[in-house]
Amino acid sequence: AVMILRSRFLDARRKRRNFSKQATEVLNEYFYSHLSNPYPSEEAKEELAKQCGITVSQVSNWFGNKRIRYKKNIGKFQEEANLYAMKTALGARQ
Amino acid sequence: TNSGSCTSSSATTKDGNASKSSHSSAPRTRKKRCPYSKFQIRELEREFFFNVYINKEKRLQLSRMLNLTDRQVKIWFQNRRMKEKKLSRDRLQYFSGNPLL
DNA sequence: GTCATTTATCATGC
DNA sequence: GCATGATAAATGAC
Repeated sequence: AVMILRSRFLDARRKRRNFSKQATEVLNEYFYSHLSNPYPSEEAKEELAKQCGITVSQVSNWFGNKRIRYKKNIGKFQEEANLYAMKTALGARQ
Repeated sequence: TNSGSCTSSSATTKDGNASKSSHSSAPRTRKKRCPYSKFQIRELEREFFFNVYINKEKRLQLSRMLNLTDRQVKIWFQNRRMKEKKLSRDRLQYFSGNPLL
């Protein structure tokens, strides 16, 4: 029984599952609205994790990957950046 | 399964000259990350099992045996301790909201 | 020493 | 076939 749970735990760590669309939405909104300093504090990470239904570690992973991949190819994310810039602009208007 | 690229020498070109004088530059190229071999990992893990904190003597000995620098072994143990801590956190969280089906 | 991070690599999803 | 999340070396702040 314990063995089963242990192996299940190990599997759960290695198997990758994409985050939900809503979770990615929340993370991207924060990222692009803090593009000049995309480093959320520990408290902000906890809040994001709560909103997204993921762990704080997963939030850290996401921002780590996002920062490096954005920096490495800004052009590829330009459309996405504009999209979220527009989104936050519209949100702030109401 | 892995050999040929990172093993052996490699490591830095920072030796020799330097120290001071030669002004400016020194953009110190960040050392490229090179995954360790299965053998290296096994030996490091074996030592980690006995001592989470490795002393200087064993560190030098291990580094020679595995053809790694003293610094690399030190860093490996630091990262390994962090990994252990994260594993504990994840375990706790994983089995917490779990009625042990 | 810890610890957040950068970067490359690994493993998987689709 | 790349996109994406997680992990493994390496650096730097403290």
